[in-house]
Amino acid sequence: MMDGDFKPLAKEPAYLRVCRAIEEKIVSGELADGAGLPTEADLCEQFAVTRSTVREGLRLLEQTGLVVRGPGKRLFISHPNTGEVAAATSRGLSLSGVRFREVWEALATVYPPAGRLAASRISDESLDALRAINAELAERNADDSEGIVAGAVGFFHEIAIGLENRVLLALLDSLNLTIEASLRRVVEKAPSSHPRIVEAQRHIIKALASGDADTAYEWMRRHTDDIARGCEVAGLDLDARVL
Amino acid sequence: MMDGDFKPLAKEPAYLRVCRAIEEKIVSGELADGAGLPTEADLCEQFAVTRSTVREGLRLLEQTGLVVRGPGKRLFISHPNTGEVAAATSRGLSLSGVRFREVWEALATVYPPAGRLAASRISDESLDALRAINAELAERNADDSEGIVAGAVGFFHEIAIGLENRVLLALLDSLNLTIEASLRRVVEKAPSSHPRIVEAQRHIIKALASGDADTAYEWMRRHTDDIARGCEVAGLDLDARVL
DNA sequence: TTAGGTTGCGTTGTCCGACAATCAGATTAT
DNA sequence: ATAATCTGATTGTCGGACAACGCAACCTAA
Repeated sequence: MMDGDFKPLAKEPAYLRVCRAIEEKIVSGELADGAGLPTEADLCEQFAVTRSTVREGLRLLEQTGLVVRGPGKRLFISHPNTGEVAAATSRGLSLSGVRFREVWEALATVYPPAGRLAASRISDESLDALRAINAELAERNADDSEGIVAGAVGFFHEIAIGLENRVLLALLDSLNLTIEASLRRVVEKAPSSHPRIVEAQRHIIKALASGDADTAYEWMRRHTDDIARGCEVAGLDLDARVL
Repeated sequence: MMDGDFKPLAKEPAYLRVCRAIEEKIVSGELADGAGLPTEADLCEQFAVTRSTVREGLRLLEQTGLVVRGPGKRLFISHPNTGEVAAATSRGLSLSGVRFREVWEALATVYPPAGRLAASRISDESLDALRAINAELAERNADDSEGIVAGAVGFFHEIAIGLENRVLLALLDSLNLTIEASLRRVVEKAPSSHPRIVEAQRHIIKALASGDADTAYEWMRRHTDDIARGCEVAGLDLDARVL
């Protein structure tokens, strides 16, 4: 029976090695952002595998956002910006079947402290952007649920930007995208939340403008609580999947 | 000039359609968690494409964590993917060249409120896990920086689990992975932080066990502040890239 | 000369067929 | 019954082939 059994020798499939090899070059900066990837035929030659194998490896990278499909065909390197990272995160979350309760709770947990932090550093440009969002939202018709959702999420997004912290931006934005799906369901069934959202945003903006961290925290808390409560008003089961 | 220009007609590649079709069946629950995926040959037949195309689509799914490779070969459905999601997020963050300041600030912003929330719901199992981590960390030698980092990050991770909220878990875990790289640099240069970390963990555990939200919040705040301060003690430039 | 269309080439998307390695279950020998 | 073995099914990889499409250079007509 064929003795001489050595270690398993980590025989990972070739398409995985291709994926990791390219990923490694991207992470190490050897392949600059925006540069075009070699053609599939080139990669075949370099890795000494067939095109099918190279392509499977490329598909893996594609999903992570490290490479993107150009307008034409060729693949380009893309150091994922926070937006793409956030999108990947939120997609994973929604696919895992999270429930409304989890989304609202996350919102209420992280945004009030974020508001407090924002009060100490938000720029005038961000404040103007927030005011613009608020003004536009105030003009919306109560039955324009899509617009209301966009205004509410856009407000959160702009605050995340105002923190001038890419780590927090990535975390909050992935939460924002997740919220978007949930919030749509709520706003459709509870249009009455519209004026409350507008008012809360006004108070938050005012607090941020005057650098009043505690007030910003407090109104952000009311705001997030209010959104969560809208779920009950809308008659949605908090334990239902957002999907 | 060939008139009659209709809509773009969304001609997305077949391997993408395969990916989405399977993804759809997974999220809709039609393919239950833990179940085995049909064989590639079956999928070929169902989608009326060749195996190469099916395989490319499967690779896309593979990276998202929606399907995993069993010990053997066959692919299995897997819903809980917060780990994969978090890994992708943190890798994206490190690629974008975040700085120590951003990481510590994110830590100090989100974990104290997470601690407050945890005090109201953490399970006895999670508490035991936290105590085990703390005990093990206390035994570590001061020069075992790798072990200290593992203990510190593991503590945060266990608290994230204790929140019983997958959205927060995904957010906090991606932060945890990002912290890990930063913390390693700090602990190596500032071994004096070891006993302080152990002590803070003890206080946090005690507060969580007694359901004292405010104390949990306060000690978590001290803990995160302390870690951030370690950066200065270690002589690291807060504005240096973590990478 | 320049605007506009045409032509080729390179690259990607998809298909086909084939084979070795390997895992799982059925079969056989002890 | 248990262990060793065989067999079929399934995946990983290969090689080649072709159509569709983008891009760029080229050519033609005003």
